[in-house]
Amino acid sequence: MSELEEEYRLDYFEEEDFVRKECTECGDFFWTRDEDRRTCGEPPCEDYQFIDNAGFDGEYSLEEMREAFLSFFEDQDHERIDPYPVAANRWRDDVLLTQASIYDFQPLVTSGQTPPPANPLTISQPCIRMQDIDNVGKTGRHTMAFEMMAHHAFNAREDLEDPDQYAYQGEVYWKDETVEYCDKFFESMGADPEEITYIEDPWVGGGNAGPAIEVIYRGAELATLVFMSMEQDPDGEYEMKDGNRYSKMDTYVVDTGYGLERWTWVSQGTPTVYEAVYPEMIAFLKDNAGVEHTEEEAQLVHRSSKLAGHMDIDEAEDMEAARDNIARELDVSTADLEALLEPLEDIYAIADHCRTLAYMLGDGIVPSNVGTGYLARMVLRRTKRLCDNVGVDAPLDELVDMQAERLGYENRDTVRDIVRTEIEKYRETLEQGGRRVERLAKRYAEEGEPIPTEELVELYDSHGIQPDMVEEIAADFGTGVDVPDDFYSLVASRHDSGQPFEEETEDEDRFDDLPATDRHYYEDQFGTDFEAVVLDVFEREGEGAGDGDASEGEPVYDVVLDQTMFYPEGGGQPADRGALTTDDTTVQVEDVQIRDGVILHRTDEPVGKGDIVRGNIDVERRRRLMRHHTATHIVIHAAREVLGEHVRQAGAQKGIDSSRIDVRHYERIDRETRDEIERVANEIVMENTSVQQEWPNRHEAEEEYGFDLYQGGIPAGKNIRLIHVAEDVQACGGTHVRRTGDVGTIKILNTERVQDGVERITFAAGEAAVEATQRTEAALADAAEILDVVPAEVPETAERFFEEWKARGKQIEDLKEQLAEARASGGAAGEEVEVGDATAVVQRLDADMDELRATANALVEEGKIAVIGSGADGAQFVVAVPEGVGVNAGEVVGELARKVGGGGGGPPDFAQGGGPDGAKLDDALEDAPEVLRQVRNA
RNA sequence: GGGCCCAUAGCUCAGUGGUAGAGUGCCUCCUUUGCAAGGAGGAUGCCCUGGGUUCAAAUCCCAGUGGGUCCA
Repeated sequence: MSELEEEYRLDYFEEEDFVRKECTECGDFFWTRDEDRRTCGEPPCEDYQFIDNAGFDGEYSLEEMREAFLSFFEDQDHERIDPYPVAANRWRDDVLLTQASIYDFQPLVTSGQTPPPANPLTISQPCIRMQDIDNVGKTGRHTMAFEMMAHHAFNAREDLEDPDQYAYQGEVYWKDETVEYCDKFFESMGADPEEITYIEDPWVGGGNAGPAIEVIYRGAELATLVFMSMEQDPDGEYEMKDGNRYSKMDTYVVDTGYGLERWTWVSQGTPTVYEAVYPEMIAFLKDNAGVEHTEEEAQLVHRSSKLAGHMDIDEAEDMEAARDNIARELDVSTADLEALLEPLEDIYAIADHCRTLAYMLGDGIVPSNVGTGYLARMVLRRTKRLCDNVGVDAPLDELVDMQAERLGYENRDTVRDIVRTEIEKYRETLEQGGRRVERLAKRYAEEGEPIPTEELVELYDSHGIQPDMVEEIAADFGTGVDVPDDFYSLVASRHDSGQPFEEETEDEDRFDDLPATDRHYYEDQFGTDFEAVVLDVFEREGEGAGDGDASEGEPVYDVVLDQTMFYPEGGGQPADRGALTTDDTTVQVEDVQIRDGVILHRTDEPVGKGDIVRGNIDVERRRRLMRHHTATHIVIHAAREVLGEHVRQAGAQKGIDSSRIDVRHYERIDRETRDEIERVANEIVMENTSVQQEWPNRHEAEEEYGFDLYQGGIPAGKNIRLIHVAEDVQACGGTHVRRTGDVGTIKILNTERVQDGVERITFAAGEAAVEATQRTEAALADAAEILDVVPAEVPETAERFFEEWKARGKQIEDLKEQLAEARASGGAAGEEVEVGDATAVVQRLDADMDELRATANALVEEGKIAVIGSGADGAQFVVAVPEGVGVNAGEVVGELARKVGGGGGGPPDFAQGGGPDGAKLDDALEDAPEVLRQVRNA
């Protein structure tokens, strides 16, 4: 079946007397030293062999196993690399979490654009796989958090014409050595070589593919050896199992994965992986939740775990069937077994989830409604529910801290703080949601109906309330709910709006022949004038940027020079403006962009190809941008100092008058905190330390400063540009002032929450800060002048005025009522008419609605029908009728309002209406008695 | 990044274009030895902000602000 069969005929297998066999169960091909072996050894073809029968020469803890692996490969000339964060989006933008060690080196290293930090290397990389979340705790082997131990080698073909096009050259090692290393490592652990099988299992993923080998020992898949060597290619010579065609690449990469938890588990032979990996935490949780077992029960649990381990229950739906089978085999009822196992499953899951949270929060993920923050929130809430469910009453921040401590994080106080804040938020959500459900349940219970599915979806989608919680509360109120099986797909269907399509701006290859422009804005960040040769000019139709001199529709020109000082838009810094001058003409530069190293100066008029031009940059604009750019570094540094180390940039935009940065933080920034950030920022300005740039090797830079360098994105290349501002170091391509003092001053203008967990800080630097302060002061001064007080007294005065204004409103209301009563009892102005047995008062009163209503009410109190008209704003009527009089006020108003070109209505005893035609008001009132009589007779 | 939901008395919330409500808390009085409680009366409000539609907007529409939630 394998088209890649040849790929697996390794010299190493030959030398070591391996034989290739076909599994009698699944038909896969595998390699073994055991002539008599029939199956590939992987469940379900075979059961776990290692439970109660540990596989190595000793028991290893997680830490011991990790060390054993890394030092083994160090002895084999691999360099040990520190693990990367679990938040993979800190160095790549296509994934959220690190799910394998190779993620650390995608896409720049695997494609050969940048060199690996070492070659070959070994690493134990923490990973998180959310897709396993439902299985955690239940199957005995799934964990959401795990470490993937690995050895990697990055190779490039040796027969290339231009080997230097890749960041690494030649072959380090390939398949034979990889299998040999794996074999040797097993040997070093005291495994029996006869029992190891190597299954042929081609690998496909993410546009790449290659032969791969699964390594099975005692029924457990302990390693996967992937030989990434092909890329998707419609004309490729290999067809892989995904149905696509692939061809060989110039680079080929050894990608291995050894599950640390699995190895630890096999070394101990415990029934579940959890007991091998977190024994202390599980003991603590059991004790805390009061889970105790008799000798007999403990035996049952043990045997059940063993059986569960054997079963192929990767899918949650299989769980119930598996549970039934296990119960039958143990000769107990499924219900009894579940009652015994469920608390344990919860405890296992809690331990795993806490480790997941420790990784996520320890690596600086802030809970939020977006991205990795959302995933962290989901895990946290799930963990909290599990704790409540099983009766663990230890605070969650303590549990997470237990794992964080073990994992060696130094920001544990912040992690605990985040957990506490999140738990508090969740508590509020639940409380609010609970009340909402109670109201609903009460309403539906009264109607004797169950809560409909639609409400259930709404509760979950808009309010985060799980259906089981609704079920519980509904039961308390004596009604039910209908939870459909496809509940979550119903929720999903509310979201299936059309995917926003990516706009592919296919850039013509017209720049391909042009050399990369010489950039002089780094070597002299203050240079503003230069000479250059025009290499080419491209005309673009009708793309005049509305903000420049060229109006829309006019043609614009992209001028390419051999060298420039113009800064192209990038890293949140807008492009420079300025002019290009030849002997004949001066053209305005309205925008500057960079494409594959070629800098385009967009101008309103053309210059001649081959001309020599003088360029000069709009100095004022550039200086303001530089101040703001340096200030941005200062502000984020100050924010980290004040808010904590977890603070990270989530976006930034520099400007002329103000700039903004978005930072990840788990709380709102209040005014006091904001003032503190501003104070620290200005302290850095006043220290007036120098601002330095350097171009170190990227891996050395990462080594020294960590991934916090990449606040504003990940640059490509062997060397990266670093900017040092006081103690802050960032990879940055922008232009900066020489010393922090050159920023002048920093004024924070505003903080707002752009998303949950993301705060936007808007600030101004230098002259822009002074201007902003002056604007604020002007507004205050104007307000003070209006109130006729000094500025300091504005708040107090404003409050007093506001209070007085409210009091007067109330007083006016009172007076209107009194006035209305007086009018009604005085019987003065109105014309009284008889309508059947009742008396009606028809009156014109040019006042507002409130007064009309009050007057009408007062007349009704006297037992009279009130018809009041006002010409204060168009024509308005109020008609009120005492109880027991057969006149419908709504109809009367409708009739009257029609006469003034409008409409009206209301209940039969009190109606309002009106129309725009005020001139006809008196006519309408004159007709009122007639209208009253008609309506009465109707 | 996208979708959805919410904003009304100190608090929790009703309110279907037509006179802003309930429960609780608050104030006063009464009953009671005290506590708990009960009875009677009273005050609660820029109905988040700004536009628009309408004779009329707490209510409908748009934008903003603040909060919540689901998904990728």
